Amino acid sequence: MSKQPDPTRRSERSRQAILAAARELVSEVGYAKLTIEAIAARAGVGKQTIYRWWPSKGAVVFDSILALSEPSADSGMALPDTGDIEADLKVVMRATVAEFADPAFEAPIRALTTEIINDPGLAAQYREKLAGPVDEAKKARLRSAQRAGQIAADADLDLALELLYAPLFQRWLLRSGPLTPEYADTLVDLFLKAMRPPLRH
Amino acid sequence: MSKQPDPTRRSERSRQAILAAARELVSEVGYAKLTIEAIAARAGVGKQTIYRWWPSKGAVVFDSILALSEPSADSGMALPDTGDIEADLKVVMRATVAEFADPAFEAPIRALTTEIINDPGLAAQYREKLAGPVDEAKKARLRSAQRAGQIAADADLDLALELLYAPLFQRWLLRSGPLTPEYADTLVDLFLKAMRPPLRH
Amino acid sequence: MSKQPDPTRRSERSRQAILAAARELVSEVGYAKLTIEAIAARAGVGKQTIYRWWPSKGAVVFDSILALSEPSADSGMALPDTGDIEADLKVVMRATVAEFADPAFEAPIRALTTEIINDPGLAAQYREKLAGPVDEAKKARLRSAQRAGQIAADADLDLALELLYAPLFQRWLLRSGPLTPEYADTLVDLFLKAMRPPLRH
Amino acid sequence: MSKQPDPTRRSERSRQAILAAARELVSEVGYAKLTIEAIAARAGVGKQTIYRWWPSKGAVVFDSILALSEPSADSGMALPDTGDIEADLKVVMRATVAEFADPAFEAPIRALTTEIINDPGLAAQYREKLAGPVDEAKKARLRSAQRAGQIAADADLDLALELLYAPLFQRWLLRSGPLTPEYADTLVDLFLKAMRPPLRH
DNA sequence: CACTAACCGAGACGGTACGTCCCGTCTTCGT
DNA sequence: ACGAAGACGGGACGTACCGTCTCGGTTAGTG
Repeated sequence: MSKQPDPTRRSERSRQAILAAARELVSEVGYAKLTIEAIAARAGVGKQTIYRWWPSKGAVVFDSILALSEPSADSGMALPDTGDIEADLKVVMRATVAEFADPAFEAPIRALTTEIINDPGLAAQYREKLAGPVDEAKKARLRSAQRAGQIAADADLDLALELLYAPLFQRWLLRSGPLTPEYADTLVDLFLKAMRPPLRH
Repeated sequence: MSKQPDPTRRSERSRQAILAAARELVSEVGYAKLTIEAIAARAGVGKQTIYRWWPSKGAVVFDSILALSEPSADSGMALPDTGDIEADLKVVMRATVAEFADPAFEAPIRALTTEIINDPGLAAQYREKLAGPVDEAKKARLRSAQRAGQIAADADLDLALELLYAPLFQRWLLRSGPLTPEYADTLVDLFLKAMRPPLRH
Repeated sequence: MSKQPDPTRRSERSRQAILAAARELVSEVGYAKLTIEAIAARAGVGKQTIYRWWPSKGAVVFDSILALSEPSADSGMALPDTGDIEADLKVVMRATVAEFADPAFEAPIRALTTEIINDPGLAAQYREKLAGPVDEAKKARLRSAQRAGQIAADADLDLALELLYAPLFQRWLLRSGPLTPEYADTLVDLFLKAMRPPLRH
Repeated sequence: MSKQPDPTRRSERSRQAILAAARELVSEVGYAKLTIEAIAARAGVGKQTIYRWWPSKGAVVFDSILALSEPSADSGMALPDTGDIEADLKVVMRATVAEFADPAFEAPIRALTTEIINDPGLAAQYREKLAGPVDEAKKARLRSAQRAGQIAADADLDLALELLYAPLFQRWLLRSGPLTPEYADTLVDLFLKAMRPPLRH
């Protein structure tokens, strides 16, 4: 029977200030050195106001990143579909490479990933709120390619996404190699070779 | 000009006690709640003895895992080579799946990965000391398959390893799906399809 | 521009617990072995609560002794005045001798003195808060004696107090000789001889 | 049956270096912040060499001050005796005032006093080695004055020294007033008044 | 239109851990 | 064998944050 705060009373001004402060501080000092006290101070907010609405530091950071992505999530979120799956995937993969190289994205995403690894709850939220919609858009494009006979009709699309993106993600996460547009292209080529439909005689 | 301790005077007894304590505590309380003080107390050691030889909590944990792997690293570290690359890879991949499922391995590896993500220095050490030897063994097996004409002779083997392992690693790291022997097999199948040498007429 | 804590929010309960713990611990282990950590633990208080309100160990001990004296300071604080300055001073000096011999007083006062010697700031506080009122009372009695023609009318009373008390204080502080009632009497006799008014014809 | 070090093997060079380092450091950082490690480092000596020959920090500092006084202690150590006790004492007292005002003397003496207060063993050593000879010289001068009928023949000379010096010492120790040549003179005047022999008719 | 309940900023509180300093002991090596 | 060097187990330091807990002071919505 614990006391739940009343969301209708919540100060939107404070919420925005907290998320903005969290975003800034993650970029400035990194996730590990980020503290609730610093967020509260930067946001001009009492600590209690943070503890009232978020259960953990990770949750705040997660929301702060989520808040960035939401506006674009409302809009279409569809991948290009020119009919040429290879060209379309290369465009998308090269864009992903560019995103990972952008320092403004890198710090928060790395922070978020760190937290997700050790918090299954956040991981679930991540898949639902952030990865989910994006993955759906990607799978929609692959389904279109299946219909066009460009990739195997019976392919497991979740697995397909892993095959395509996991090498890129791992190389970035562990810094185990350079992320270049050529690398993106090569991954697409290998992916298509693996997913190619069986030959008809 | 800074003062470095003299490694020849180092107490091997203390070193072992610290690494053992770190290993135990990571399993017991998890990496995030692991503290230097707890390691020192468990090891019966002064905190300064830890700070003297390791720059960070991450470095201690890294060494504690490294110490586990070293004995086996001395021995052969060769993968099975029956001539059947598909069968051999499936054995290895299934073993990897099993390893990731073992809670005794999972906790420290997850801890290590967390640390590696945010510490490029540790990441480099990881690649050199832990991943390196293993990857070399795997690439040796793939080279053997190249000689046997089972995979493309001009394939980039680092990339090949990423294609084969990254999906598995990512699924485990982000808990984005079940790790089963069948999954391991499927990855091998897709991998071989992608790496297959071009047909000669 | 530095951040001061707000005294109105101060916890009186904690303040009392800290002063009591400090008093007890000085008696138990002595001033040199007294630690802030032990005071905090005994008082059931966070260390920060001590550091927030006191600048040093010495200041805490000082306050803990001050707190003891304050209640009596409110009351009269007047010395006996029977008209016989010799008898009155001997009573007071013998009382001082007895006080110095009481182990319950000795430890904290010795601690306090140690700290005062090396901290001019504390020394000033000591004179204002502790020694000051007592000295005033003593000087009041001497002034009465001046009016009665028992000691020189033009005598410097601060100097007079030094002449009377310093030998006693020094013998106690340096343990350079026994503190007996007879010693007290002798000091009064010498003091009166030195302060006697000049003879009239 | 603990192992005693053999004094014949003792390195005089190290002993001197340690005492010099202690003297310097007391002046530089004060007694409270003085550490054995700093003394050892400054002296270019192992810590064990200090622990082998001295039981405590206080003992080292005591010896370091003692070493300064010893050369002069060997020589005469007699006070001036012009036959005029008042003039002679004023010279000596004014010299003491000047000594206390000298910062080079002040720091170590204050440190020494601090230690003596809390260590009865050191106090005894102090009286024997340092204060003793000086006091003897002073008492010799007073005895001469007794013979000359300038002070009471039956006066307790230890008490006399306290009466004369304690006010000065206390004022310096507690910083309770200015130390001036006039103050020294006044003390001598009062002292002589108190010690004056009884009138003969 | 007062009343009152909630959120809010602020920040003191009991704690835990930090990374550092120094203690006094012990060990190694060089002279 | 002593001395320099310094690693060791240990204890305390003073600081940074944790998450909880009052404090007034707004700020709604209700009676």
